[in-house]
Amino acid sequence: MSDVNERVNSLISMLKRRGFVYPAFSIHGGVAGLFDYGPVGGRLLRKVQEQWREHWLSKGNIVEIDSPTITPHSVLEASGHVGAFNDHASECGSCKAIYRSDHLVEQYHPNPDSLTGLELDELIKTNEVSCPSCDKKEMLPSRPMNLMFSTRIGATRGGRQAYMRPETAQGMFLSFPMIQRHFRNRLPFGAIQVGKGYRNEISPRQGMIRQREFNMAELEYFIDPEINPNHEFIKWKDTTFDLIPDPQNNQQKTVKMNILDALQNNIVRHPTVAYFMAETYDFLIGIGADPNRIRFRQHESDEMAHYASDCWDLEMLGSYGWIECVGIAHRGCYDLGAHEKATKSNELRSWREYDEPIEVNKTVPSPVGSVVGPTFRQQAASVSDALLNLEELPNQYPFQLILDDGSSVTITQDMVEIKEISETIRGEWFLPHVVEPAFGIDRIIWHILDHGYEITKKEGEEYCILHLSEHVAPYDVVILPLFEKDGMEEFALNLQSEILQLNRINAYYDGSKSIGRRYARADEIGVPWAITIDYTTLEDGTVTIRRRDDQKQVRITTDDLITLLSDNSLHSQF
RNA sequence: GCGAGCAUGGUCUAGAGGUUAUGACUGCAGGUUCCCAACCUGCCGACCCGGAUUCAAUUUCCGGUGUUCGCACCA
Repeated sequence: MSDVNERVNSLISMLKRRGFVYPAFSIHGGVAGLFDYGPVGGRLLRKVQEQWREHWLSKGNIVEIDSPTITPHSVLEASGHVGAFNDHASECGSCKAIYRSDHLVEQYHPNPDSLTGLELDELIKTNEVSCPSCDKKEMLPSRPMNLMFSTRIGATRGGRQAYMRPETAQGMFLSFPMIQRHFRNRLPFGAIQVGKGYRNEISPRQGMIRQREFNMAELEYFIDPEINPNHEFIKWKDTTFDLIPDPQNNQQKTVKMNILDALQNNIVRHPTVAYFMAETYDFLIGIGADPNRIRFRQHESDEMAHYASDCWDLEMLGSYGWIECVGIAHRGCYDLGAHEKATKSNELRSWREYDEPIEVNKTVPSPVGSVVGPTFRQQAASVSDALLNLEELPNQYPFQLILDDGSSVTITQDMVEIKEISETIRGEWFLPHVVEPAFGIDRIIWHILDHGYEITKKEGEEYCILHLSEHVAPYDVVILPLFEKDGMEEFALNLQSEILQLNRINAYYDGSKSIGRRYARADEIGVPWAITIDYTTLEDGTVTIRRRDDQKQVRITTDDLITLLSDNSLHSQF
């Protein structure tokens, strides 16, 4: 077994043993792609999510929403998911290989993705498509592979077709009218949502990396495409990012670049995309990811989802290689446009006021109702409409006017009055564009665990330390009486209750077995601070603070400890 | 979905067609110990599920489920 495998096995085994993450439903045999976060992992998940929320909510123009996971068919049809998730698969009758049906007929149809199963089968048959692997011409009828979990709304017969959401994003798009009202119609603004997403993967692999139900966190940031965004990049002037630009745009290799340079060289194509790339990087570093194991990869033009004009994946390097953990996509106006089209809603647009109002003077024909009415009777309304819609007035009367239904009528001069209209146009309605950073929380958690997991030697024995960031560590401190006697136990328990009163500080007590073993247990689940109560404590009220990452100790009073803990500044003592 | 391997306490593992199923680590209780998985005593705890063969199956066979690895899939 390779070293990498040994390391992964050791880590996975620890995660199960200590209650971080483990396969769900295992006493019933388990289900591939579903996991439990346990007593320790649950807290880690929650803290990562909280850090994520804080990161974006502190920008000021971003709000959080929460929408249902059960989503009606029409929503996902409008968004394109029903089509995109209903790919068809064809199996070779001879060698059993499976291919996406639309890939097989690419050369025979301009847009095979849009075809139904029957149409695909027909194309395969008439063109005698052969199996790419065994070359025989025995493709079996295609079958749909729907990657969305299907369900029905309504307990009785019938009901309405629905799916478990494959992403949280649609909730933000559908709440756009409410979010826009909240921000009093001033772009730019954003909305976030943290929650579960569901994809019925054909074959989940690689542990937490591909799950069927997973934690996502998405941000939709709405902007006016005609206003040049004003982002501050000074913060990252000394930060170098690893970028792999689209090969059609540039060379394939990783380039190390400042984000502003990347933007100015048009490698990153939009300032808001660049801004969110940098912010995303900051977030990950903040929760303890290794900066040297993060890179951005630009989607190639043909890989890019149909709606996106620029898309970057943030990839993290871990035991499974480089894994996509965040996707930052410029989705244009695709989503809002799609829902507008499907619903005819007029609430999905924003108002853009012109710098200068435009005065428009035009000459329009105005139907004279008293003549048109009696002349055309039932047809009068459509005649009036057709007249109003005329691009140009014929300069001779009478003329033939074509109506909507195709018929034509004769218009005489007395039916039309020419009016001079002057109109002031102050602005226009438009579909905002959206930049979407979408985070795979479980993948990120896997990588901070992976990055933080260190196997070292101590006195010749294997020793494991989980270097979790203090911002996400499930426990902040552990309280250890050197021995459970002579009053040390009581002192420790009292100190623990006192610490637990502090906001957001989680402490646990461990009094069993030798002090060394208890340090080891705490190091293994990444507790940053260990507080030890010894005989000196009983004399003068001081305790020792041990720092996980280097095992250094200092002695301070419990009063100082409480102050430093609540300020989150214990580091100042080292 | 296909093919191959694997499936034993919380974790890692040994094992044979046969009566109390190994061992290590962890955990728990006690003892000892003035700060880094020490030591001593004791304890808790397992053969993935279903069917077949057999006097007897955790062990053999078949199916399912899970898992690992390849192929395919991953908007």
